[in-house]
Amino acid sequence: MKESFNPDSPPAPAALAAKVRTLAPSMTRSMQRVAEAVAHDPAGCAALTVTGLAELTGTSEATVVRTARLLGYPGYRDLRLALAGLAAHQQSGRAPAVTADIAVDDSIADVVTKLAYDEQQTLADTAAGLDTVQLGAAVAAAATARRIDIYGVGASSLVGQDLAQKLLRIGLIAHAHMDPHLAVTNAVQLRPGDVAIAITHSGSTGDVIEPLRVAFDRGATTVAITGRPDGPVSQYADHVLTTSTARESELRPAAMSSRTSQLLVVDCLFIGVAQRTYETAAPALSASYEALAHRHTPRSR
Amino acid sequence: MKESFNPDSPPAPAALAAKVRTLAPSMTRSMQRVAEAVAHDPAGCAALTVTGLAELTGTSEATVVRTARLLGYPGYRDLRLALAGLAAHQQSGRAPAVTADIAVDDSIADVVTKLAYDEQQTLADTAAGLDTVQLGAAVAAAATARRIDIYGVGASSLVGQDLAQKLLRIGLIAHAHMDPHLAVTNAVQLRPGDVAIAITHSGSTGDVIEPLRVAFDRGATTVAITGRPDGPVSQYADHVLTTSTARESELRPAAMSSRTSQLLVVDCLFIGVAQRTYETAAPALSASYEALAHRHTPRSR
DNA sequence: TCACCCTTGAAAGTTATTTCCAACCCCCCG
DNA sequence: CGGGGGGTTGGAAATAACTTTCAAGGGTGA
Repeated sequence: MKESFNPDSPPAPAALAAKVRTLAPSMTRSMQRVAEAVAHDPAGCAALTVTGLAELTGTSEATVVRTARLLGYPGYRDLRLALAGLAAHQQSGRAPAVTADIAVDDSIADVVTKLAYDEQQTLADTAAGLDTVQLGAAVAAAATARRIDIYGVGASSLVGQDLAQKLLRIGLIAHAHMDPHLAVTNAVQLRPGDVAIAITHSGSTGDVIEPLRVAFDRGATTVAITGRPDGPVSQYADHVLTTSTARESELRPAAMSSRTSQLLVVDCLFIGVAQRTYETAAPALSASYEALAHRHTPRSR
Repeated sequence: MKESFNPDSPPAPAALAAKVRTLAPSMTRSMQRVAEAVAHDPAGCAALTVTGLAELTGTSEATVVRTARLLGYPGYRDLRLALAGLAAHQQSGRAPAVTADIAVDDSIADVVTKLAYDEQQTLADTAAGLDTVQLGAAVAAAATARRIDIYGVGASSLVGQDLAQKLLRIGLIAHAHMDPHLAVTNAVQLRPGDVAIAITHSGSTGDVIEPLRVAFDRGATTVAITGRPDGPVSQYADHVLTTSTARESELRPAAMSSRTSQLLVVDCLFIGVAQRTYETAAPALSASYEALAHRHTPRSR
């Protein structure tokens, strides 16, 4: 995906709420109202005509259609159909008990429950929203890459390190760059056949975009892992992997759920690569286990 | 039969095939053809317009609409909507063999699904197994600590860094030590009122136990986050937080699920602390957001 | 402050659905 | 065996729904 601006070609089947959250920031005010209504009450909206939904949201038919388009459907008709499916779907699924936000006065037990639930939700959203074609392409590129450079700052830096650690373990040459300057310096060394991976939730982190741009210009295969597939970072990404944008609260910064989402994507990427390099990956993995063994003191049984 | 005849008021939700069988005898030949098509392939029919379905069944639009009426819907539009719901429903009913291990020849899509499921399972397990009393005690200690030192190596090091990053953000003095030697050196500085947190999945990582032991001896409050609460690390821990030990496979090393589990625990710890230091945490959080704002390039709308 | 571009809804245009109606077919009665 | 009669059918008109176009409004940066 180089210059294309359409987030995804196939209309999503069920990951609607996730998609709404992901795309919401790139929507105009009116469209956000429509998207919100749709996400809030899929079943109710499925019962409405274009005109009805337009009136409900205080917008026009045109805006409703535009929103449907943005969500990946050819028109409102198809969105409505998907909505009906979604409604039936969630009706069958039992009522989720924990929907409330985490509050300041929640008990510890509540925090654990809600947090675990939120994270699970984030995982489900991410899995549903992940474009497996893009992922497959990224995997293929990484599996045969001469070297893999990974860029991430702040919380995303840890995700990058995690990926680098694992790729190193299966014998690939991977490096997570935390210093933006060194990242750029190193990116210059890349060439076709190499892979550069940028991790940024916002999709607009300059310190991460810059090295990716350089890598892109040098002809390396570039991958962006971002929650904003429409952000600037995608400009320089051959493959864009979208992480989910979960609702955040005051106590639960976005970094928390984006990290979960990013880790899932990164893990999928890793396993994909491990599959494709199984011959070398498997022995490398067990070798690294053995190397660590003496670092563990005997168990007190 | 008059055009306005309506067999029953509530449009059936899902029992469509049954209704078709029940009503089939009372249908005319053409209508039976339509009903049969609908019952045979709900999903396919949902994708068709009146005209399309009429052509498919070799009948006319009028007949299709009549059939929809007979089945209890106001018109074809509504039948189609119900059909879409039904299709989604039975698609989800198709139980994905998600419990199976991730295999070398799994498709990318399978990997994503299975991995997300496994992670969700890990989260549920962790939440269920977490001792909220111990967690509460750890939170209380951390919230009032003069300084917080965190020890972790390997994959756990990233979790430690994550925790340190977040605690720093809300104005606490936290440091994640990655170098075992420096960790010990620093642990010597600890005293009562300080908190030391060791993160080790195996519970027997010497490089992590050693600094914790020192901290423990110095009188600091010590916390262990481990998957083996019976391991050596617990010896020197005032509070033990247990992470779950999910099944691992050849392609999915233990590090992956233990990391998920550790992160949940660490997040719970963080939110607990944030709750207890809300007065200072909230402003500190928003301040850190603003400080980063200029690092993001403007959005491409 | 002005020019520009993005956003928006009204209205026109297109497609889908529903209604109407005449032709047809089948069955039964004469 | 032939001629009604009632039910069945599809063509076509009418309506409703959806999509596209376009010009006015509003915000933003120079």
